[in-house]
Amino acid sequence: MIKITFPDKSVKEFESGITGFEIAKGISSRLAKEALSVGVNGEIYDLLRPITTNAKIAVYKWEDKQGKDTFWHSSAHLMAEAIESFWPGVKLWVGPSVDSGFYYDVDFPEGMAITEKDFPKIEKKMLELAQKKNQYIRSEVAKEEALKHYTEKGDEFKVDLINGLEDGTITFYTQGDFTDLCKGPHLLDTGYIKAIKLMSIAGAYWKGDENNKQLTRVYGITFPKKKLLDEYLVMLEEAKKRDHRKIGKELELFTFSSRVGLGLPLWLPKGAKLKERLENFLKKVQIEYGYEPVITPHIGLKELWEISGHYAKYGKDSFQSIKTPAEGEEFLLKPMNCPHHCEIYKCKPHSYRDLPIRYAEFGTVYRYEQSGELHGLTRVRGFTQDDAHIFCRPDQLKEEFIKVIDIVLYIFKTLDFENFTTQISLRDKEDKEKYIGSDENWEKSEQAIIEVCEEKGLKTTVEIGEAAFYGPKLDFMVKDALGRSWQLGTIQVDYNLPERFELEYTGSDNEKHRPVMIHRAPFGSMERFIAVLTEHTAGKFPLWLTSEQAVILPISERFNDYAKEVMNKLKLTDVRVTVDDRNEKIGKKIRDNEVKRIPFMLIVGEKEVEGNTLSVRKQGEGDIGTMTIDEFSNFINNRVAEELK
RNA sequence: GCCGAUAUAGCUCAGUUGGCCAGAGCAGCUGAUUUGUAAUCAGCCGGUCGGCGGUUCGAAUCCGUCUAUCGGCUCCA
Repeated sequence: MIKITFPDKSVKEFESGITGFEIAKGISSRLAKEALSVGVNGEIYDLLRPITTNAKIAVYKWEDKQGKDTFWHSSAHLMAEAIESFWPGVKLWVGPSVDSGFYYDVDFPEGMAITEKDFPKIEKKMLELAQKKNQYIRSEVAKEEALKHYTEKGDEFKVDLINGLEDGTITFYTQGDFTDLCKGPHLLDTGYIKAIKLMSIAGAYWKGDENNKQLTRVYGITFPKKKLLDEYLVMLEEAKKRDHRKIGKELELFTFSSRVGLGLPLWLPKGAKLKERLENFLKKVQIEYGYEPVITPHIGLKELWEISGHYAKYGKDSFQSIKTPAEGEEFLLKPMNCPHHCEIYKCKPHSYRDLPIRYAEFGTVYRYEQSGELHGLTRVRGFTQDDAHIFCRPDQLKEEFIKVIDIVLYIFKTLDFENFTTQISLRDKEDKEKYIGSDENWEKSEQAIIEVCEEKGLKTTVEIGEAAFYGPKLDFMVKDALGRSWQLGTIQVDYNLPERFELEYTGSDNEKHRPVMIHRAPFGSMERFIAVLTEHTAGKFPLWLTSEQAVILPISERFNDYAKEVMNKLKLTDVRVTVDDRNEKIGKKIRDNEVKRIPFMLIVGEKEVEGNTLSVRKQGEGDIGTMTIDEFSNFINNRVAEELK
């Protein structure tokens, strides 16, 4: 007998070899019907895989991430089966589930290819196969046998996979006529899969290494009900409407020009005002936190980055140097502001009493991103960092780091970013060539970040090998409308640049000491932040931030003078307002300004002129009543104050 | 940079198997209308059909190439 512990902590005894399916059935027939896989001591099992030890179990359904993973992984096998039936001779690499759906990496033989035109026939075939309710059958295979099988088949991919596995852990899964090396788990049978949509084709390097052969990656998604697929497709359409590239165009925030160059955003007046307002917001916060503004040029001598180590690492994949008439003189466009700030620090001697020193600058930097990598405002070649460098004593590091976290959290709270995640990026100790600086300093900085996050109670994930080459970092990530994750705020601890630039301060012991440096950018980049904010708000920016808070709509041209009078009065009280004095009907003006997402519309006609009032209409909601000019002005300014609290 | 798809007016899109001067709606301009809570009417303007080269009597349409965009991969100081 074995002991099974349920999620509610209750314990029951079963015969050894009982399956998740039987346990679920014992609870209710409905649960058995909905169950997709079962968690056994943290591992995910097929429903029919015997459980032979005492275990904590959890039954996973579609609603659970693990359930979806099982569902989509089985779907990947189903797709592979369909693809193999049309293109015999294809070699399969891996087919995992992803956030929404699954993919399979496939190597098509020379001269064979799949296109999106093939999707309908593959989907149809998959549905046919699904309806056969073929069972997914697990079998354990000896390593030698597995190797032999795939060597004979000439499948170098699977041979490579198996070589990386230990004997005794190798399993195959078979459904219908299709067998694949796989550790599972899988659904009971293909019949669970009711709705199928192949999404796209992409190239993907084998093992993620760009020196390797490129395989064809086919993305798809499946559902246990047709209705769920329809809903998903509607959701995708909705998400597209929030795309910052689309809204940016509609609201005239920014544009690009192929003549100016790829990835170099041009801010239009409305976007520029928004960006400026956002910068002023942070400037104000930074003053409270003791930052001091500095301004540095957009270029610097090449030597500057040779000292920092950036040139050795990124020089040849970057914008190339700017030459001057002087022999041998070379400048680089600055890819970051740190070296300039280090030089500012060095302009005079510092006492331990001066520290921490916090230099802040909205610095525009240029990085030559690969062309295929550019993406709207989220990945560009020229962007403004809300950068600052904090030079502090080692004993101040923690406190300073915490203060930076507070700034980031304050910003996220003010802008309603609730669903952010935080990631600690550490170096990969196995791959020391990628990093500069001593082990001791790395240990110190990594430890500092981990401790601080613990103290602040941040829920973090730790990624090994994701650190910057000069130090570990803490990143704040937010998802865009389509669920793609973007890094916004970043905080980095750096012992290396102070070393390289020989930064010093005089301690209380009258000896020279090396300061620690914190790089930080709460927004990350203004461009990316505005992109993500645009998608987050669907272009309905908060009142304090938006360029036009209200627009006055005269009923007819007869009321244009009154409208202008109102506008001037409101402007005196810092309300950002314009007049729509076009010769159009009121319905048309309302519609146009609704589409422009102006938060408030102020309608003025006969009644308003007589009563010296405004009819206020809220964007997306409709008429909210009559106010005097003063009342409206207070209304707006109170709301702005509330938002910025 | 790599794989795949796409490229028609400022924007969103039609354009059948190659065949008359390449179309529509919105935006813009002109005029009429003077309007009460999501589109008033009429007229006009606007395009080397992404660039270049080829096939053809004839190319937006077929082929090649370059560029850009989109979806991924790799990368992201």
